[in-house]
Amino acid sequence: MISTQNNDSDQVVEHVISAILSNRLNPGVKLSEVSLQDEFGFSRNVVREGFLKLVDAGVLIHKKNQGVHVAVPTEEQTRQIFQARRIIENGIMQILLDQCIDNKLDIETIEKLIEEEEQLHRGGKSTELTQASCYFHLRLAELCNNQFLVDSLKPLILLSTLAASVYTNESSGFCSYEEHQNLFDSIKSQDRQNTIDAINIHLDRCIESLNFEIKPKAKTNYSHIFN
Amino acid sequence: MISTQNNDSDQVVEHVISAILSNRLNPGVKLSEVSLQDEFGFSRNVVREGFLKLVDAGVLIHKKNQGVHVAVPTEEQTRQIFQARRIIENGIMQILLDQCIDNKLDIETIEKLIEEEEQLHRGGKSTELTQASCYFHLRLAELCNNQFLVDSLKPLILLSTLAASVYTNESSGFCSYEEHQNLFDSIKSQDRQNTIDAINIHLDRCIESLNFEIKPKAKTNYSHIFN
DNA sequence: TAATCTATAATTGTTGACAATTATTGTTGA
DNA sequence: TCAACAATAATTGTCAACAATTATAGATTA
Repeated sequence: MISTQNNDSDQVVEHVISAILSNRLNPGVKLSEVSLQDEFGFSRNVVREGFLKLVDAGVLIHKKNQGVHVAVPTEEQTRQIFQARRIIENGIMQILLDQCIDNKLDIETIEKLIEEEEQLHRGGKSTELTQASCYFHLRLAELCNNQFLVDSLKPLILLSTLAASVYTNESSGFCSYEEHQNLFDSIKSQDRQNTIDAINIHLDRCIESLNFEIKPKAKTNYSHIFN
Repeated sequence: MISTQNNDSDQVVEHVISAILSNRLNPGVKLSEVSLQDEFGFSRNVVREGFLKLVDAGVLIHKKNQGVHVAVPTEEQTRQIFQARRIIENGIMQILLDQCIDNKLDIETIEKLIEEEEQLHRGGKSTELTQASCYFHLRLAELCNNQFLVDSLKPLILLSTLAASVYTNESSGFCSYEEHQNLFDSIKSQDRQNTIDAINIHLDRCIESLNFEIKPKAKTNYSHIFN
């Protein structure tokens, strides 16, 4: 479970997550305890605790005496990630459809998200668009009012972003807002088969857009990514 | 990073998980750091780290200055847990079916699990049967060769066990081995609709067997549950 | 120049002490 | 007997110091 802001260490978690989603923090980059300590004024213990949570979620990788690195998903892992996403997000679509049929779907929220993506796309802001795309998927999960679904999906979304960062030359086309629009239209028209097809095609396109021939770059240290 | 001996804190995690699955550790029970430290000889840090992981998974609940307690799922949480399980385990069934069709399903493993459950049932060993039932669901997830699915399902299974412990008078009938047998038969006969029906009926029966009128008991301290 | 080795610096891992908070026990008084 | 309060004990939270390990930079040699 990655979220919640009860603790200082959760702030560390949120900072790292935000940095990953916005492509400021790339796969393989090493995070040292001291650097985050200095940038935010957290104590080392707090930073360690935050790291542990992210390691638990698979977003960071820990090696003994070598600290933590941002995960670099392998091809196999990426396929597993998208297999799991397909399962969970299919379920999410069913729930949203049920909500729509019962007139309980928060349509406005989704419309806003898509509009936001559209503007970012038109403005050519590709990194912000990537972040918004991921957020779209997470937000749909949150609309289900099921914490466990969100908790299951969140690490998968983060790892998808990392995979995209590794296996694309331009991440702009990774997760298209037009397909989000299609998905939303299918939900609104309450067509179950169409909706399921839409999410599956969307996820298939995401993974098909990846080029696994690209080899992960050497690991680098980060320098003042936050702030 | 947080512990060189990641193994040690994972041992703490495993001990707690095993204690929950076998009904030695009940919902609401407080776990103190010192007690586990004494029983296993782990350092306090290691125990804290293990607790943190379990808190992250939602299995333990942490309150500031009051340590950790075993989670007591509410009715609402329990419904969310089973909604999430339905989604994930439906997906697992699809994967196992595909494996079966491709002649890649490890049928022997599943047969052994069911046989084991049958013996425990005949022997009247209800707590062991509960543990075996949960293990059955987890084992099916593992057969999918997808770590992310296992990671998503595992906390849900643990929380299901806790919910059963709270909302039943006798936990024996919670998760029946006959339905596991039915499920397995459906998979083997490669009947997709039957299989999906079987898992959904099974999960529905699980939650229907719960009596949410039962109010959680007062929280107690534990005393030498492990060992 | 490139490679190897060595000394130094930096980072992580571990422990224990102490502060802050909560829980427990014992006492008093009506 | 019971409730309220005070003193004590137990538990958790935090931090800093030190040990262990790894990374870096410099020197040496071919």
